[in-house]
Amino acid sequence: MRLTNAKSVKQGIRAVAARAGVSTASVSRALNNPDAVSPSLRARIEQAIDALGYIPHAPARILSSRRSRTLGAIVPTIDNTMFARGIASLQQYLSSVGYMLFLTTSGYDLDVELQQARNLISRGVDGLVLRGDCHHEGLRKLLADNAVPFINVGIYQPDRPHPCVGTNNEAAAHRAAAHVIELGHRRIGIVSALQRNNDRASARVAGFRRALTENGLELPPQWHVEVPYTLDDAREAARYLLNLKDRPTAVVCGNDVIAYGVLLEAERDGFSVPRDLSVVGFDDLDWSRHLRPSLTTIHVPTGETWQRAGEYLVRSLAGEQTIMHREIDFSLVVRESTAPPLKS
Amino acid sequence: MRLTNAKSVKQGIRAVAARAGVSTASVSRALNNPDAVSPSLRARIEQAIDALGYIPHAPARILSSRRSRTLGAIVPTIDNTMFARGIASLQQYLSSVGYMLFLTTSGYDLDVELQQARNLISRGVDGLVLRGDCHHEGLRKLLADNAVPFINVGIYQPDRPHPCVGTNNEAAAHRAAAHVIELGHRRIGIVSALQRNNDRASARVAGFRRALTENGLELPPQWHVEVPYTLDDAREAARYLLNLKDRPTAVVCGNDVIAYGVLLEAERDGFSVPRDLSVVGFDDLDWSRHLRPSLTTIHVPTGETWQRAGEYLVRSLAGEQTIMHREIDFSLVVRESTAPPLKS
DNA sequence: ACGCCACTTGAAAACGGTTACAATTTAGAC
DNA sequence: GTCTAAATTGTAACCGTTTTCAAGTGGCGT
Repeated sequence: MRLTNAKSVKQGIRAVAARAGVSTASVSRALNNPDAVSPSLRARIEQAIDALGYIPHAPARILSSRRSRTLGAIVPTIDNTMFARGIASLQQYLSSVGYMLFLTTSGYDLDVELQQARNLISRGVDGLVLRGDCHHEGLRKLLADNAVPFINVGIYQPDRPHPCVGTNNEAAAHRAAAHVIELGHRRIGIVSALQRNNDRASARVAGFRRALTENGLELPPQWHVEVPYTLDDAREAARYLLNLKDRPTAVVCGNDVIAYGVLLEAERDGFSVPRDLSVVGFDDLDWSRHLRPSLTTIHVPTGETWQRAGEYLVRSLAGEQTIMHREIDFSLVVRESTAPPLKS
Repeated sequence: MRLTNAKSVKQGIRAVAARAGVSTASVSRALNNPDAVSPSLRARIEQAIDALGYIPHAPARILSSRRSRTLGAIVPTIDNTMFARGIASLQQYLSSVGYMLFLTTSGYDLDVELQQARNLISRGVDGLVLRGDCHHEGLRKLLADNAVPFINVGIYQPDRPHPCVGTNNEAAAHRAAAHVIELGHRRIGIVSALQRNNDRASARVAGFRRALTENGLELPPQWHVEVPYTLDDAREAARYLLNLKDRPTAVVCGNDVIAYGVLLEAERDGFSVPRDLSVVGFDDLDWSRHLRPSLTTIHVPTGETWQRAGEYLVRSLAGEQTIMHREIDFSLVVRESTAPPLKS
């Protein structure tokens, strides 16, 4: 003797359908497009749903609908205030429109970035947020082959065929350098981030240099130093620069963290900022206004930038027409770390 | 006249199988358990795979295998050095063992946290990393109903039935307060984070208070103030405390950001740290050793903590037996911000 | 009354993998 | 050379949704 009752479904949309006495199609519709189902049915279904504590199974939904409502982001590291802030904004925005975010890190390595992209695509992301436009050769092909939309964030390159959103780093850096030049400085040093595989860093250096050149200023090789990512690295570079026999009266920095390093090291070596040395940063992180002296820097709306990146992808996925190249305004914030040079 | 050739599969595991002249089962095996398939077959399959540029479709895999190799994490915010660092470590570890991370934020709101958990479960995560042990009533039920393993990170509560990994906040806070007491301070103020819905903050306050009580010290109500999350909030609180007619000679802080606020405000108001005021932080963020004066604080290995949380979940998911309650050691780092009180 | 249309609803075929089970081959022991 | 066990491979059901298509229902103009 065997039990012959139909296999009773424990969970899932079928269980809901059974309990509400409708078909799975109707449940699905009630969930995805409530208006397509009559109020009475909808009520029955909703009641069944929370009687059962039903939670839809996203992977199945993705498999069947071929849309994951998920974006992937690949950043060099999260452990950096700027990226953390960007990711925070992006995540928050995506969450507000019902999307999820897969977050991965590349550690500034293009091969890893490619691998992570493969990973993300495998997970079924609808789109990808990348940092900058300096990627592995295979990445573009991968994205094209799999028809995955993406956007480069943190840069503005209207001439290139890829979507991007960000500030014009070259112009912003130019503005920063122009500021100290306007103050009267003629001896200006540069401490930049590593330019290799980092188009933002290079664009900023280019902007700095253009400002110098346009004003007929020389940049002796020893006045331009590149540093890795940490505050300690920046301090070391600053120490070198400040101990030069022939040292600059102003230093423009590739980012705020570097500027903090210069500020800290200057203080430690007994230099007074801005009396003995003017310092300009780039990014305007939180600390810049709290430090003593507070830091003159380029303000970049990081949160907005990343949110716009999310908006771009979400909109294009929804089929809306959106602008491919969006420029985000920067501004020079003059604080205490810059002043005219001492008369010598 | 109609084409009668079998429907040719464009992509997916079936395409690979067809090209390699094997069954889909073999391809799946070659992918998931290479040893279960003969070397010759494996070679043919691998060749077909990269000839086709085949990328497995994770959602389908998840649907069919009921394992997502994905963890979810819910943090109050990413936009905070400590969480950013923790998430960074967790993400990196997970990546190294082939897992992915879904990152969401709750904004310190338990309802949001619950909602995000539902979200994450819907996405099919294999486990959840939560912060602290102070959650919405419904969260535990949700996790139990859906048999989702989880771990509370950042706390150490061996008595409770839930897995956790972190430092003993009460003991660490006690150590911090004991330090200034040992230096001779009798007038000690507390600036803590908001205790509501934050068991870490409350544990730290409890530790501070126990140290005071054990040494027969009073804590006048006006010497204990709670502040939200930002540096500005902390500065405001510090300003209040420092302008009291009858003010403490030492302040113990609920975290480093708060301590920074006290430090900055003290300097602004013309107090010299540590001469006029001793300050102790908690967490030992990067800035603590760079600041002038550098900050005496409790060092907490945040990265390790989060990585261990990941390890715990990955291991239990693999069926291994692991310890439920893991304590992470803290240490007091004495720097420049604390000194004996001035003789008055 | 009738035909037509718009609106609801249901049945069943995908979606792209995994895996239990069966079938086949191979190796080893006698 | 035969028999059995082990290793390899294939067949097909299933995972939990969405979605196409067809069927049913009721309202409305004539």
